[in-house]
Amino acid sequence: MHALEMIEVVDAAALIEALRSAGVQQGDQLGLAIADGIGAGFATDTGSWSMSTPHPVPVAAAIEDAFSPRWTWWNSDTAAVLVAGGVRVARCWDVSAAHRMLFGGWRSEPARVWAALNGVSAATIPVMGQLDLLGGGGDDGQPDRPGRPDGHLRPDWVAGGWATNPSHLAQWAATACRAVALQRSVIASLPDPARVEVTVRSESVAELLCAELAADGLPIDLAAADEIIATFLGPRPRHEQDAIAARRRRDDVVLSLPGVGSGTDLRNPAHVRSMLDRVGVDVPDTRAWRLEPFRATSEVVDALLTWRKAERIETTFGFGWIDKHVRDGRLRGAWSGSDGAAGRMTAQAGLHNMPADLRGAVKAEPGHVFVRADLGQIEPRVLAAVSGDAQFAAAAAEDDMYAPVAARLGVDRSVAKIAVLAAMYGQTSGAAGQALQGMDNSYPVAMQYLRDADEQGRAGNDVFTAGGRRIRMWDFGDQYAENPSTERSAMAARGRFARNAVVQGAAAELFKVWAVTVRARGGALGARIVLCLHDELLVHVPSEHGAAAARLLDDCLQEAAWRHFRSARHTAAATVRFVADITVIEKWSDAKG
DNA sequence: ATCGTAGGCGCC
DNA sequence: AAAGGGCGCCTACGAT
Repeated sequence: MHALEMIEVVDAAALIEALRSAGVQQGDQLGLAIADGIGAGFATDTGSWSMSTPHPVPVAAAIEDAFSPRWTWWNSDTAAVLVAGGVRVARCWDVSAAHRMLFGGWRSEPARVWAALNGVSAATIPVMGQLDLLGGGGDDGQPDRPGRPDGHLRPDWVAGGWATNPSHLAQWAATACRAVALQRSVIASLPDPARVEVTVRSESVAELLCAELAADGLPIDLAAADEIIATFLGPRPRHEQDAIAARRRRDDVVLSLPGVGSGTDLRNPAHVRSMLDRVGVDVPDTRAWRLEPFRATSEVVDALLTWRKAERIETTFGFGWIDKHVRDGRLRGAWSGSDGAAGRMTAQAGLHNMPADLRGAVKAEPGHVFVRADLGQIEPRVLAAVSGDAQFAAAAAEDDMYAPVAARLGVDRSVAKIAVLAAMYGQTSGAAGQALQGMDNSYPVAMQYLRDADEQGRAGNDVFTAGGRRIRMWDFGDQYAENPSTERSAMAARGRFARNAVVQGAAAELFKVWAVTVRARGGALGARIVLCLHDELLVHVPSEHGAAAARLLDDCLQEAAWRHFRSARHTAAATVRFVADITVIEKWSDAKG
């Protein structure tokens, strides 16, 4: 083991300086350890050091692990501070991310985490300024200790008291380490602890990746962006008056059509609906998919849908969007490692819902290329793996999984695809209904896996992804619960949600293992992930390493699949084939061809 | 003024 | 008989 230097205070600037002066490079493996749960010590192969300064961040100590020592912290705020300072550590245990996995839901601040680990209700978490005026025996512990006898953290510590002096910092760090120990004991009580712990680790590093994505941003060619936007809105307006005039011109195209009426507010769905009624188009709502059939026969509908498209660009993905989120040629937004539902990554600033039309503006910087890789048919393959359905897993041997499914069901490929998706989404109507019977006969194990999740969801019970994420059901479907007559709808909604979540969530887990593997292995090539899109990675890499990075992405996928599914209960899971479409490109829009 | 909801639409 | 999952972000609107 490495040399160990005890420290009392850890702060970002000093940490970064210390890491640099110790010769640590970005991506280096940092060997870390904790001594006696008090204070934090760390070292690298190149030397050890200590530090002390007044500006703290919630860096906890590190846990000792013979195979993979890693940083430990309460949440990714710490990672963000380190990344901002140019330091990227290899591994971490993110207490917040682990909490969301083990307990479900989205909220995971220290007070909530600590309460859960101590078996006390989050509803009783004390708040700042709450005084026990009635003298009812409120024992809030000792001011110089973060924990209270009742299992809660002291609110003054949570609100910033942890950072007031070196002793508090050390205790706060030690408390994070204690939280990890408690989380690991929770994990140890689960059916497959090794599996869950591995997932917690990849989910933790995914948070680290999120901090890096937020800092790095997505390369954007500003001129190209303006050009594309202009095809919808006209040239970039010079002033506010310009913008207003352009907007009026767009509105007038629709408003001047016969029967529309200049008083119609195109941005008010109720107005639009009655206007459509006047021109002979009777629809329950004005969604695009509902209006599309009328497009060929109604000039008004056609103009309205064209207007809607431009309006979407104007309001959400237009010049204002570029101006707000692009700096130094990079589009930046906040990232979250897992949503509150099934655990997919989320991103703000439009990074996850940028219209396909604008992808031509996503352009590699000079001397660089993108390597884009998207997983093929990830959800059915994951279903095969997590359910252990040998027949379904065998279908995954093909590049196109739907072909053998179609052959087995005796239906067209398009019907087979609909049937598979319908089973995973909980849809049983229409054309899918027929083929679903065939699915039940041909792939009973996979279908039973989905049915089990559905039944648990209907009953209001939590379900779990293969990696061990708890999917909370109790706060889902409330919108129906008020009315007893819609309880059936609520149950059905929970069933569909649960059915989909066990697949979508497991896919998200595999995706993140893949992503963090690419992150770990890509450093030597100068490869940086710049976008994660549920089943797609966009990697920015020096041009001369494009081909090598493409190979790396596939290698990492195979490694990720092996890591994630090797300990599965069913041997079938380990044999499921995962495929990625990988291309080296200069613009994101070059991808599909 | 600020907030939450609904309708709507973008992506997977 | 019918029953499609997730997210972010925009506008209008009603409630506070």
